[in-house]
Amino acid sequence: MHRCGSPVPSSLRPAPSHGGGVSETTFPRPNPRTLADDGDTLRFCSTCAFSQACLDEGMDKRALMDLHVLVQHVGPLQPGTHLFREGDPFEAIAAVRAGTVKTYVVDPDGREHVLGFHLPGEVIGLNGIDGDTYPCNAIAIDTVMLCRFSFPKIAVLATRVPGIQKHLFRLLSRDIGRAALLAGDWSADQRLAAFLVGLSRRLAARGFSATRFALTMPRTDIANYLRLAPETVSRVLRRLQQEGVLAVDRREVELQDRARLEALAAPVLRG
Amino acid sequence: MHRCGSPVPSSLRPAPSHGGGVSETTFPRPNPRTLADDGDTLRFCSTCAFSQACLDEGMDKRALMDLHVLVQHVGPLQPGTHLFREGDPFEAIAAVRAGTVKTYVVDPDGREHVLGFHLPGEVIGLNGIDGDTYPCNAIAIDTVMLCRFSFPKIAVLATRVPGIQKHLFRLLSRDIGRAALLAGDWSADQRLAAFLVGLSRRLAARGFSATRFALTMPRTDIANYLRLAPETVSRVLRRLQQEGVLAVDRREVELQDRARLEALAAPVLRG
DNA sequence: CGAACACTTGACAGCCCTCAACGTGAGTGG
DNA sequence: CCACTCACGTTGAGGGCTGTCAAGTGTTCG
Repeated sequence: MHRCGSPVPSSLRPAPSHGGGVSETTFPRPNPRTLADDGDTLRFCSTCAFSQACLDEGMDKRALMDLHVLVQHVGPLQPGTHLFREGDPFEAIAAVRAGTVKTYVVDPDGREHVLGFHLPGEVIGLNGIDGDTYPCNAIAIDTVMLCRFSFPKIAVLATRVPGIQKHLFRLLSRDIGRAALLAGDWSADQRLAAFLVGLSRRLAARGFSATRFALTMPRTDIANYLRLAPETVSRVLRRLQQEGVLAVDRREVELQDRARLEALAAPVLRG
Repeated sequence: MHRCGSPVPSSLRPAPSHGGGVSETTFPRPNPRTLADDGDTLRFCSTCAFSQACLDEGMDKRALMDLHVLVQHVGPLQPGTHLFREGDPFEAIAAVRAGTVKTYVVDPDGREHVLGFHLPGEVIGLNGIDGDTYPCNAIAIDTVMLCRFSFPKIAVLATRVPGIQKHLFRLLSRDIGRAALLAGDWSADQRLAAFLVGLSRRLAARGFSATRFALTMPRTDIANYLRLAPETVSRVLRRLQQEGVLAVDRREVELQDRARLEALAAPVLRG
């Protein structure tokens, strides 16, 4: 339960703007190589968190071009790289394109509280909109690729494109519910089951196996996310394995009795 | 820790539209009497959660009129009245004008989880934006007055008035952070201290005494909000009283050693 | 006055945290 | 190739915080 942020200096803070004329610098500087790889304007980022918004709303070419110009591809970022730190000026949100991002805060006692793990297609930084600085840290757990959106700019775009506005509202609203999920007083088993089931669902929605996947984060991070001691995480995993619910080998997990896991997780995930 | 929603039938569900031609019916029908009491168009609701947005953005008369037409005054609602229930179609958000609103869910085991208490000036229903139904119940704890906003309509207005959009984004973002606050693994003392300090601050911001106020909700609700047993709430309050930190008489509270309370609450409230 | 309810108080137990030690795998340098 | 280091993970023993169960008190209201 004691875990501080990595002492990695990181390449996160302001960097001079490059060719595009952009000046946002909280996130690492966009990679010119990936900036130019968009062959197809209409499907430039099929895994993007906003692509569905575009399709849903029958977004016209002009609006899509606006969004296209707005996005900045960032990365690849090495594990341990901070995307932003608590107190950094809030300027942008970002969609994860590849890898896993961990958001966390460190309390006065030095204990780390993990707010969430963000998989490809998910958006980070939304909790920074209220206030002019990020209220938490964000760090790459493995190799991460991002789509960065200047928030002032996407907000302006949202006034012209209702589909964008609606999508932003939904993303924000969704995070409120997500934050409340694990807030309940659940048992260690329920919390761990909910974590695994949630992970499985999110991975499946992105085309990965729902029954066999790798945990990209160490046990300590899982523990700090679920408000458990790392030892408890270890013990619960062992017991679930003995009961034939799942198989664990280091960071590889296989869900064997999904029904039982779902039953455990149901109260937490609300059905 | 066992507490279900009141069996009160409530007057919440759809009602025929009245004179105004509005058809939103999830919230109780607006009271025609209070609908017409706005003598001053430019300051029709000084305690409204949106009034600051208007002032901040130098909103023009036209925009303010739009907001004025949009708002529906609801109430007074008697204690125990549901504003909406989980599963009701999402159509509107509302700002509390007077009284206290409790939002909660009931899990499969019948345990009630209180998501929050909402004081005058605060907004409820934001977590319903994602999805077409409310994900929780909302009930009046005491006599409640509301300003109701059709969400589709205020969303349209937000595209024309950037100040409204910005304000909505901030309200949503703020709720994400608020939901994460109590999610940590804090001691009963820390949680109760954070609850009292938070309440004190919010009341003070609305012109009430910061050191002496009434708890509008029963111990059970406080317990379900803080994820504690009612007995624990009782015990902690007694101990804090013995230590001279506060004085409690039924639902009346007086904060006597604010420094100590703030110190206890600091890790939870993040400074 | 009696019933219902909110709240309090006490005894006890259980879950999970803490502390400590050990095991394991990856990377490193000899 | 092997010893070493170090981070990560596992396992065991013990204890504390808080939930559960039970009973009692005080207040409100019919």
